[in-house]
Amino acid sequence: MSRFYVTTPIYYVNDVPHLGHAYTTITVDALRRYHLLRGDETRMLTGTDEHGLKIEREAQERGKTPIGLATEMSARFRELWPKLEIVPDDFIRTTEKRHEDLAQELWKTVAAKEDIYLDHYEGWYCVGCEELKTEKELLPGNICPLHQRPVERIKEESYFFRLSKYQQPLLDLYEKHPEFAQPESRRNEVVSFVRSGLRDLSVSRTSFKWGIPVPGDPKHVMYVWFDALANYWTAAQDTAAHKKFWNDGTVVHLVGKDILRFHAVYWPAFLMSAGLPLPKTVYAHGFLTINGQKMSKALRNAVDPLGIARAFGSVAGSGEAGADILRYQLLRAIAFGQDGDLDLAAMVERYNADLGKNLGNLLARTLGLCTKLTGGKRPAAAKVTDLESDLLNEAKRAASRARDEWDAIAPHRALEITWGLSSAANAYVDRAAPWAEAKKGDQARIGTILATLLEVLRILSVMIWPVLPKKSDEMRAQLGLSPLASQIGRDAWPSGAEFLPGGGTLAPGAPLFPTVDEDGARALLETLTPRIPAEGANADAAAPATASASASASATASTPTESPSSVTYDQFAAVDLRVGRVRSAERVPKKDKLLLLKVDVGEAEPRTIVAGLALSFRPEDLVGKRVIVVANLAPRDFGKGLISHGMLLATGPSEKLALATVAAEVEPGAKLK
RNA sequence: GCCGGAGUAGCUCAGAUGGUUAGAGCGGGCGUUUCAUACGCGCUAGGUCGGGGGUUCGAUUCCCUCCUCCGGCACCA
Repeated sequence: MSRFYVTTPIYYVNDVPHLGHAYTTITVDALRRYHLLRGDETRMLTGTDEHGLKIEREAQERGKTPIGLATEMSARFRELWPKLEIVPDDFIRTTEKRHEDLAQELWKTVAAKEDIYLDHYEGWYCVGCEELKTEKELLPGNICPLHQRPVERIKEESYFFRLSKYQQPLLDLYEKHPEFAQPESRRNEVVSFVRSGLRDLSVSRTSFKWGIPVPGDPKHVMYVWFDALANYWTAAQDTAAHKKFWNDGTVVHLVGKDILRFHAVYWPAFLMSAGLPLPKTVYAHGFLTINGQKMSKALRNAVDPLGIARAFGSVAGSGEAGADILRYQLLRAIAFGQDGDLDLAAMVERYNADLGKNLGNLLARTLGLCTKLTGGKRPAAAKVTDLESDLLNEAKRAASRARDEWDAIAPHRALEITWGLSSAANAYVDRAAPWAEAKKGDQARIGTILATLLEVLRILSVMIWPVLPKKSDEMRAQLGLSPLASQIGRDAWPSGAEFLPGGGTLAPGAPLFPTVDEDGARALLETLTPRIPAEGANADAAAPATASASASASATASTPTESPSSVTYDQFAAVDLRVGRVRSAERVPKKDKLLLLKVDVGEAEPRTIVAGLALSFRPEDLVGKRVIVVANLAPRDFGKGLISHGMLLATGPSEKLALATVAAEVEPGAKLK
């Protein structure tokens, strides 16, 4: 028994919740539930990250205040979680006063250690863009590519955190506590990153306002990571009881692999500086694909977690059941820590096999036997034979091994072991053959067999609770047991057989996991198959008009749209767009994406154009193609004498580009207007 | 191109600090029971453990090299 504090990252409010968010949060919730069962004092935190230039801009574009936009988006997350059976103990927003005050306090503490200092970083500033440009973004001669005017060399004032000072302490931490950064392969990356040298970290900005003011210097706001990372600590400072979680508890952060560095390097450095205890473990999980496809905004109907859950639930008897099923699939099918794929067809198969035929049917056949052979009452156990003790030993061993896997944050293994027990129980039914005993009229033997099965089912109902809470309740109701209730200090994880006295009433009900037949599976796959919305069409309107699509509509409405600021006609007319014909194309050595093209645009000599097309086209396929060329774009130097004199218009992701062209047979050089 | 990870049965993956017949689940095939959601149980997969080379008495497991795939980074005006 101990104190367990587990967190998700706080989610940035520029996006609606998708399957990736749900995956992390479901995992954290399952861990939370597991520790509740163990009798631990348990706390789960999630929330939203709401500051930053992106939100400030987006709010402006949409005619909202930053806080208005953030509040609206934050609510999406907060409201989604309970529908997936996720019950956070706290939900923090970085715009809340409790966070802002304490983040400033943390800043002051670190500053008092002289770990924060004021300096400048230099950069190229484009007045038109109102932002700093990196050298790489600029055209030769330090020209802003967007505004075609020279950028200015400016110094922006910034506070810096003395990260370099913590290089050795961090290396010592990884050495002494290898469990701090997990999985191991990721830890190695972190270690080599730190070993390669740490530079001080810029932790404030003056270029935007939407953030937490720096104490004592309000023209600065804290830059993203100082503000965001602090949430884990600020959320646990409101009461003495909560403070104990940080000061005297096991703190575990689950994060995506993309943000491990911030959590395993910057965050412990901040905490070391502030003299605060460090988390025990930062565990990075992998990325999810759906049906083998990367998640993207274009697929957002398909990656809406509630949509998937409800659609699945509806073919499996009730929409409400879907959350449990999705939770099971995500935690069972994906090796935690590795990248994974949510394959919908495989999800149906696994549902039928594991949940329906294995566990669901075990419950149904056991209760059916009780109805027939013991009058629907819970039988008392008499003398157990080797068959029973083998199974009960197996149950004890499975519970113990699954517990170890949960402790190691390996839910996929814990579930594998749990289902191994269910399989063993099915095999036991056949060996013990209570129906054969019934013919012999051996009531005591029947009682023992059925009591053994009921006990194993009870154990299973506990072991599945972290992942399948609703189904656990349902299962227990049929077994005549009350829903699980946790109690601090009482370890409810199964440790061995505890035969209940005979006589209690059993309540067989509807199948726990009704099998999905082929028609159901087909309907489900049709509903959920990712579909790229038609060009220019509203994505929601283009989604298939099915029950689940409409169920998910509320969670996918008004996604931010990109509305480019308008240009005047004169500005537009200044762009020289021409039809060109590709004369030749070849790959550029050592540049995976680039092709070197010679394009005839009606001039004496073909233009040399370097374009990022190599992921989508083979050079030979481009030769002869009619393309649209921006002919008066400033030349761009790619190094080694490679200079591009123009740009081709195209659309799509870089690995699936479509080139713009004209429908009619037009001669090279023709101008577009 | 650089840095990671991975390439094992139809599919998803596990595993061995080098050693008699390389494992699991799902799917497939055969058999079988009848309590159950036509569900369970038993048997069954003849896989060069990505290719090549090396070390060794012996490698799929160690070393080198090559290939392929997946991430990340860079290039992508």
